[in-house]
Amino acid sequence: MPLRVHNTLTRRLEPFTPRDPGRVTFYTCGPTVYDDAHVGNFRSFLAADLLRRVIQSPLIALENSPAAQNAAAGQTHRRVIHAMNITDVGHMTDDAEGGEAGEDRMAVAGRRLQEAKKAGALPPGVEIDPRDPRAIAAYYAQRFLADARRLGMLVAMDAQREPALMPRASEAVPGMIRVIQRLERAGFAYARGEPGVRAVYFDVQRFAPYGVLSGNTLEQLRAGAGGRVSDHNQSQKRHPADFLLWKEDPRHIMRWPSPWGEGYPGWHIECTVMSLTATRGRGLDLDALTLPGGEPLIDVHSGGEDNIFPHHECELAQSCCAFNADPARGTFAGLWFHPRHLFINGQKMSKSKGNFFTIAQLTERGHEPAAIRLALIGTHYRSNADLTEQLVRDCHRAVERWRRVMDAGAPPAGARPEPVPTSEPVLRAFAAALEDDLNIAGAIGAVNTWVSEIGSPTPRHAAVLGLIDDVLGVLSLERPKPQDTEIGVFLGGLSPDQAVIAKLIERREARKAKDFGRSDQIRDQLAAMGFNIKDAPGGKVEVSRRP
RNA sequence: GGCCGCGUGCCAGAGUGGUCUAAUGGGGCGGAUUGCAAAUCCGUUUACCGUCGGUUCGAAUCCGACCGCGGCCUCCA
Repeated sequence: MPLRVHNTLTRRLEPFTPRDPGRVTFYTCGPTVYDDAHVGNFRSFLAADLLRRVIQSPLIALENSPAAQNAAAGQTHRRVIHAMNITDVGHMTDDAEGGEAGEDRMAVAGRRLQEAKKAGALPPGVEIDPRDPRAIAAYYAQRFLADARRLGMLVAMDAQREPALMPRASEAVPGMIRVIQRLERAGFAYARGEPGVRAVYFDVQRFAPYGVLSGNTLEQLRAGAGGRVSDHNQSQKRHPADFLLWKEDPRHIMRWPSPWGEGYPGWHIECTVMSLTATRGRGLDLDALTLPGGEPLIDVHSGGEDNIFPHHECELAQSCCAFNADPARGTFAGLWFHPRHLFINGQKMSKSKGNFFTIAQLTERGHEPAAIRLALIGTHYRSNADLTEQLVRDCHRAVERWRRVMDAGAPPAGARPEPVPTSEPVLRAFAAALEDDLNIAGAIGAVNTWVSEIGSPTPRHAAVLGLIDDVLGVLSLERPKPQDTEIGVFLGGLSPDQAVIAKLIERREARKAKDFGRSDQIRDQLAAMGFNIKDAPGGKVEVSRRP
């Protein structure tokens, strides 16, 4: 059965049919970089990464592109042009209708960094001018990319070769201005206000399907709009749901010249521009691009569920109006893909609760990237996954179990990966589950059943698992290197600790003397210090962090 | 109020008309191994699938009602 995925736009499971299966275009709404990303951000980015890996896997059939007959690990069956933006401009602290009020988040971030700097809380070696918004953005972007690569997000790896795949909003402003002008010329946008405080709005009433994506109607939005937007701004709009495309503000922390004065772009226009420039290549002319038949401009558009409204609704509206000969026939993206939010220990994550983790925090607690990735992709993307440390630990054990197959069956170094028929039963079961709206639990279940039936792993087993892991993306991640000392092997990124080593030596002496009471006492002491130990063959002791 | 979804064993979570006397992982229990642990391996335990009714030869799976729970619509992926 070819790949079917739930489309937010139609609220149905649909066969995924890219316009050109040899060149699938995929755009993910990426992070804002005025703070560190948290595990919830990564859950939704990793769901997109999983979909991308599924689409390009030789195991997977599409409606208009069959699976491969034979495949080897590391081979890509379809080319996916996956782009993800980095938003470094345009988000305000309040006002739902497009950044007309409130403080710029980058300014808030600057203040926070300033305080951290004063308190000496910045990581060592970090030199950053908290008054420079671009420096702040660059700082957090680089931290985001490091985590993204650690977790095997292919888009972040691609971007190392091809930076255009992860464009910065601040660098796309000229393109945004051109699209706004185009919308204005065609009568979909209008300017209001005196010079100095001008604003350009999108006219939602000119786009009849406005609301298709989120299920809203203009009537409902009119009812709900009260109280969120300043009366002054609201009164100058033609409709309360009209959203901002450009805001003139000569005093703003980040501003660009424009036909409507110096200012900054609205929230939604950046993705209209970057999704096209990043996936369509250099030859794209934003002034000339016109689609006669309403065909999608990109094959997949993803983002967290909170993006559905207003962000993607507005993006769809302005994109269709800008580029489609008949806007009402357009959908902008063929597949709108929205993973649900992540919970932490059964609780909704939110800034106000302050209950979010960063990847670094999980790593410090002794969890390795492979386990974190598996935990984050392991729940169906349209369920509210719940992240617990127990889950990450379970995932770690699964990863270790799979590694034994991979390691024991690894072909000699330098050997080419062995191609295997994709009709292999476990591969068929694995692919069939994923083809059914990314049924990851079913897919992992199939892998586990197969793994538990393997007696002694062979290179062929490893080759099969390699194909599976091209999709899951956990075994290829870097593992923390064990640090070896004469007595202890420090696992999970731990550095040898003198106090621990002293305890281990003492314990070895006690065991030599058959003083097992003392030996167990020392183990308890180490546990109290936060370390688990395990006796390994050869007299060494493996030391890991107690999670 | 609008849109969407869920209710399966101790827990998480697959299964969407017959092979379900219901995957998989965790937990529990028993055993092997270990000085003891941990890890690993072997075995084993637990579900009439929210309630009621309907369709059907046949339903966890389709339909209806009811009860319960949740998500998004607001900063936030």
